[in-house]
Amino acid sequence: MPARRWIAHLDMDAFYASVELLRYPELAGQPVVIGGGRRHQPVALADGTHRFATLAGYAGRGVVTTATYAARDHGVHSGMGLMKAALRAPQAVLLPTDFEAYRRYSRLFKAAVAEVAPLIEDRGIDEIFIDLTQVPGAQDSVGHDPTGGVRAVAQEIRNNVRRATGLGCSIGVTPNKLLAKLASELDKPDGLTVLTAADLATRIWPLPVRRLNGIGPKAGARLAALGIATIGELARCERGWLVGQFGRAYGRWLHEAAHGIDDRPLALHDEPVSMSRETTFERDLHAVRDRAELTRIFTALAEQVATDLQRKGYAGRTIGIKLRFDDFKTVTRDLTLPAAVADAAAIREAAGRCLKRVDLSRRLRLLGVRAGSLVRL
DNA sequence: TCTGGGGTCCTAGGACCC
DNA sequence: TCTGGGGTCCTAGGACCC
Repeated sequence: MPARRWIAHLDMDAFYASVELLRYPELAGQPVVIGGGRRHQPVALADGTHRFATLAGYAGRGVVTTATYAARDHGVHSGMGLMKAALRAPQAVLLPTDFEAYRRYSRLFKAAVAEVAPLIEDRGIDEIFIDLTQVPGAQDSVGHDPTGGVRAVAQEIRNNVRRATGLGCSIGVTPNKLLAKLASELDKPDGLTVLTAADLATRIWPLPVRRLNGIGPKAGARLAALGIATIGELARCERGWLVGQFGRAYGRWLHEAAHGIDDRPLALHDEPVSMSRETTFERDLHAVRDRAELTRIFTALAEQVATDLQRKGYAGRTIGIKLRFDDFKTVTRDLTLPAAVADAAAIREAAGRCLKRVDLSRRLRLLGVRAGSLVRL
């Protein structure tokens, strides 16, 4: 009898906020929002506690990176502008992001998982896919439940993560990545959901189409306009009709996804495709009137990209820039060089040539520099 | 949802080559 | 010189994800 394929998706619960709570336990249960710049550093008081900034009166262009569940109860969610979040939860504590700390905990939780199940696909700082198929015990039945063994393995992973980090996570275990990603969200936070193909109609089909990884705002709106709200409604659409509406590749994918079909293997080793740095200005800048400041920022971005490349041992043959204007229109320009480069001067020079190809009459709100077509040094 | 920063992948046209 | 077809690279934009 062939082994049943078991893929887990593990998602850390409110990751950044939870890391901050380890540092500031007095904030437990309170609405806390992570985001914005450096200016909101807590101040340590003589009695060992801290004075925190709150959202009230926030002025700037920052967005919410993460919010605790208490803050989410006020309608605050990630991606929301901090100005808007301040209107909804002015009393919420505002903390600056500390990626250094989050990366440290990220390494810790991934190592804790690897002790139980070493086949891991990295999906960023706070989530991973794990292949449980060959993990000892995963194929065992418990009583009459054929999923009992894999459930125990997933529980062991959760215990290990908590022991190593003090943090909670949610896990979905299913036959493939697409369903696992969906399943990990079904019982958040601190959830463990195991689904088989037999659960598709009852557990997956009632969900809105937007929950499928790969259906974003645009496709979601188009489906809504066609009267398709749930994954089950999508599953009832004919494949040929979806292809007619959405094109060959995406139409086929929509049909398969709605039926829970996904054969993608885990990407166990991934090479970076590009590295970039970008920044949104505190106020919009004009190419002529703010020339000196723009030049300084542009050069600094090129230097940061060069530092990132060198630190990780890569060089890029395609150098590009990204500009966002005050009307939010975004343009990119890039240039492929005869040979890959990793030094700041070469990147700055190529990026400068890209910049010459852009009409700069509007004011800018964002500038970015990118290196692509990477090669290992 | 007046909207940060770091990514990936796809599409499509034109250049260029065989 | 023309026509035809296919393949790859380059560039720009867009959708989507964390």
